[in-house]
Amino acid sequence: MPIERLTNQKKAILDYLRSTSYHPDAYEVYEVVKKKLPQISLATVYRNLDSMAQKGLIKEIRIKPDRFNYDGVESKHHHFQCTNCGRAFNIEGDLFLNFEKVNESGVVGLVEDYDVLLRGICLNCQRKAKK
Amino acid sequence: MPIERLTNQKKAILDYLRSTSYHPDAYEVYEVVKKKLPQISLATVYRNLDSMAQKGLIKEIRIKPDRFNYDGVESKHHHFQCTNCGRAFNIEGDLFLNFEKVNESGVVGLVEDYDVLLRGICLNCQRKAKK
DNA sequence: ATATTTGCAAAAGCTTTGCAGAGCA
DNA sequence: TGCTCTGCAAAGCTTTTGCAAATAT
Repeated sequence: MPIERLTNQKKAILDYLRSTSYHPDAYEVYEVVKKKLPQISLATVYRNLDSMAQKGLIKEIRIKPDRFNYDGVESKHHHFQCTNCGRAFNIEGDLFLNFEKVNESGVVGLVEDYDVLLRGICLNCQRKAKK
Repeated sequence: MPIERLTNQKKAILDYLRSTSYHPDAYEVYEVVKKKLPQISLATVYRNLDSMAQKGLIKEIRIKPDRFNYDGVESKHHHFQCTNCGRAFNIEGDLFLNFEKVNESGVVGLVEDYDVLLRGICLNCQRKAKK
């Protein structure tokens, strides 16, 4: 892995991801960053998203089934995805998993981390349904 | 959506997925099913995996980052993925999340389901590391 | 100065789709 | 028999890669 060099492109990408709890895909990041840096290429966005994810600066999550979505929120959180509108919301904080069952399973050596994806109907969609 | 018709191809695909807790990708399903039905095409495998997933007969999960993996185990379970070898194991049963935090988030209307992905070092890899 | 990073374009790889023929009900 | 499903091939899309020029340190 090559040595790190801080470029405007990297700054712009990370700034955007830190500033939003929307979970854009690579192309959406490209479109936003392009406003500041009109000459940036999609390949650069992909390359930097990939390296940032490897360093743990951001996370790759799956919202749309056929591509990566990126999450730059630094605090620990999980996700709730609305099965109606498809949007993914952050659930701040830990969810305090009950590990007893996990250890009973016998396949786990050492759990270092976990992600939870909740699914259901978000408040927005519930409100609309009641009208 | 067209009416369902049970073909040998569908049977073979579902039989295979029901019989294993390995989580094959589409091509791996194709290779296995091809042994019984040598003339089957990869497109048919994709089409049927997709329709079965939509019907809830199987689940699409993400193990390898760049493709779908398929899970045909019917009982409720979650997944543990080894960060060393990449294999995904099933954790049978529910994990009884503490939902208090979830309701505090303010975005959740009704949680219908959730999936947990645990990450860590599996027993196999732990054993190898100790040698 | 010089090694990393970028932009461009092309390639790669997974998945989907159009269509004619095959096969289930 | 009628309509769905399959197989084949080609297309579609996201993501990766090669390379020369640009840039950070």
